[in-house]
Amino acid sequence: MHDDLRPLCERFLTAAELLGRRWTGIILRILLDGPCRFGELTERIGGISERVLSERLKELEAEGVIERHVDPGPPIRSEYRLTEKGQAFWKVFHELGQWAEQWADVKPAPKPDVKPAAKPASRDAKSARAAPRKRKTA
Amino acid sequence: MHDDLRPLCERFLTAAELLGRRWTGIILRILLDGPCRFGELTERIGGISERVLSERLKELEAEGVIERHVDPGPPIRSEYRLTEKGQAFWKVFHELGQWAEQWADVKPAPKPDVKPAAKPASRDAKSARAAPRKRKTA
DNA sequence: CAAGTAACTTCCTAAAAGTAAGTAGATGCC
DNA sequence: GGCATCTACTTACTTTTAGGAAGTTACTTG
Repeated sequence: MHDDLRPLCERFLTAAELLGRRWTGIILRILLDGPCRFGELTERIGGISERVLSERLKELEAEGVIERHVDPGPPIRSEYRLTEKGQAFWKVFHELGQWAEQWADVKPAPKPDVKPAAKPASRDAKSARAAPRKRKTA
Repeated sequence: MHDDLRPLCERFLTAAELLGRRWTGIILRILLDGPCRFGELTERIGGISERVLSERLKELEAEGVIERHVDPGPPIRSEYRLTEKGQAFWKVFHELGQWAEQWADVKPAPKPDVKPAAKPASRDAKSARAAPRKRKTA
């Protein structure tokens, strides 16, 4: 099908877990546009709590993906920026952006046979799931 | 810096949220290797609970990224496979794999001035964080 | 010196994820 | 025929993680 992405190895799992934590993707995406301060990140992300932002930033720093710089110019500000390791995510986000442009949120697929009106209840949700083996064998 | 990924738009957020849920990345990555049944997924993912796997699969199905097929050949099995929308994630995972190969889990960066032995405590953790503005002005 | 700001942290509640056991249909074994 | 087994989930309950709001520290400004 597409044969150059086989290794479901530990490294990949690490990467997937990193991106699999809520907000990390958006944080990295914003930092790819350039360094950003705490408050600025809070605003630009929109919806994240300061508690969690602080947590995520510390995690990302511990993982060596971002760095924290304190600029002591009298107004004193701290800012977060990507390390080389973080910058290397660029391509991932580029491809994710491409995917998003083509597929995100628009109608499920070019050949939808289910009506794309209501997203949930893709199969009764309640009834047909626990007992899907309806076949009475004949 | 790299200028073709500006739109931090809604579509991108959708995509980031999709990948930002725990396990979705790994699930999609496995399905990129081909269709898979429930139990098989449980095993190959390793560590996910059936409750959450079931939940994730339903979410992904509702988002049109995967499809569920029930094969009623007497041993009866259901299998999950990517839709076209899901297949389109291939490039994202390819890049993520590349990143992982080069950066994941190996030493933080080519220029570490902090000893790379212990990951946590990147700055005392407790003491220096709440009061980072140490400058006595003069 | 009171008020304001930036960057966090602490506390307390709400929403996910983990654990384990249960359900439902179809066999297989004796 | 009855019981154990398998697959694919669901339900009930606990733990972890996220959210909301207010507090803290070091300054700056009026």
